[in-house]
Amino acid sequence: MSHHLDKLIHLFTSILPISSKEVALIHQLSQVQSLQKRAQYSAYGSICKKIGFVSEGIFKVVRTNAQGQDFIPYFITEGHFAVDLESFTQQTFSEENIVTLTPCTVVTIDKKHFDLFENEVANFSKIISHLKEKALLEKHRLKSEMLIDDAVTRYQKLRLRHPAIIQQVSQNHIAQYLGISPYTLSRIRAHS
Amino acid sequence: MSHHLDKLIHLFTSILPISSKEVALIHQLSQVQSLQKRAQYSAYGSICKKIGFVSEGIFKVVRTNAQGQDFIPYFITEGHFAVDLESFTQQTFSEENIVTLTPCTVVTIDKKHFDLFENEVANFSKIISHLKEKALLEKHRLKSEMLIDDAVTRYQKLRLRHPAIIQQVSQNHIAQYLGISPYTLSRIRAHS
DNA sequence: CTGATTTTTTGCTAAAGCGCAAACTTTTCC
DNA sequence: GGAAAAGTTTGCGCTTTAGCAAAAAATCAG
Repeated sequence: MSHHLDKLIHLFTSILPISSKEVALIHQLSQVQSLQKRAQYSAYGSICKKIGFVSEGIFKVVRTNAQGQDFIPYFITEGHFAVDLESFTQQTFSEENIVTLTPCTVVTIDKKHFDLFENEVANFSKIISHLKEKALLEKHRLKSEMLIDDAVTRYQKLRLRHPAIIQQVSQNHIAQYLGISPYTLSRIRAHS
Repeated sequence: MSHHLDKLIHLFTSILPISSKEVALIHQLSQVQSLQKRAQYSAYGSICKKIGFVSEGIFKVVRTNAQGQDFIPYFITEGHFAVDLESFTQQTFSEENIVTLTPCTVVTIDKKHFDLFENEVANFSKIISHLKEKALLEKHRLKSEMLIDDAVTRYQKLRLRHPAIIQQVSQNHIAQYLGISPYTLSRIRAHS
């Protein structure tokens, strides 16, 4: 059993227990993947048919506005899931690209297996529901902060909460996350 | 049985069925309230102990940033819930005010009764989980739009999706929602 | 109905940040 | 190790929008 799958199982069992039989099933129906830098994991325009638990590395999610400018609504770091949740759950066309920013290791589960787990793994639905609630609260907070905080404040909060992103991700990408030009971000960093 | 409670039950049963006995329990342990304009429903600094299904009217959620400026992360309209979800689920201090913008009718359920429903109403947890997932997807979309769309685009989307808000809410409030000054919003409206 | 209050509009000035260009630094890769 | 590519910094002019003030319009309340 891989160290990467262990991390995923640990995340699940930190919420509710899973039997060893169920763990074996999850192991059997998931695959550990290594991805190099700049690899596309999920594509704009496609229907998302897999979910990836990030064991190592950092991904970016990229969306393009009507004027053709790229933005990064969020980064996906270790211990989180690389997936377009809307496309995955509703099987609609994805409106975002998911791309690695560093070499990454992910535990990938196909949607058909994921759906199977909902039936075969006793606590799976509750675990997923718990994770979704956590995601909802975080998304809620980040949306509010997007409105009430200026770019400097949001940069400082990002630095406090996710130093790994500041260290490993280029300024260009962080600017795309903050919604400012890389020039402005360079000046913000110079004056703090 | 009030017409307002009917709306709430209808929302629930559109997701999964509820027995008439369970409906009676919900009826017994909830209260219909009328609120006049500018009434505070949930307060900054308190612990949220109730959730309100909005049957009529519009609420604003208000957050204040470090510089003391007020913003409106979202409006709550008919068919949605007036609640600080983070404070309600985690019983932490609320960081937002929830205030009526019009006369409102809400079906209020105390947290202790809400928690009781999770045990006593067979499908309640699944229904709430379904609603939270919907909320997550919407929050996700709105957060992305906050980043990728400029104020003009976000105003146009708000007008398309929620004409009732445009009609009934003052421009000042809409400006606080968009994150721009009321002067700029006035000029945006003039040129479209 | 009418005066008072609130909301919206508009002109003006100042500040913030964008976008371009060019220099400089760091990283990548053969 | 060194050339090429990628990323970062900085100056400068320009656009956008905030913020103030005051007028105009709409709404509210007795």
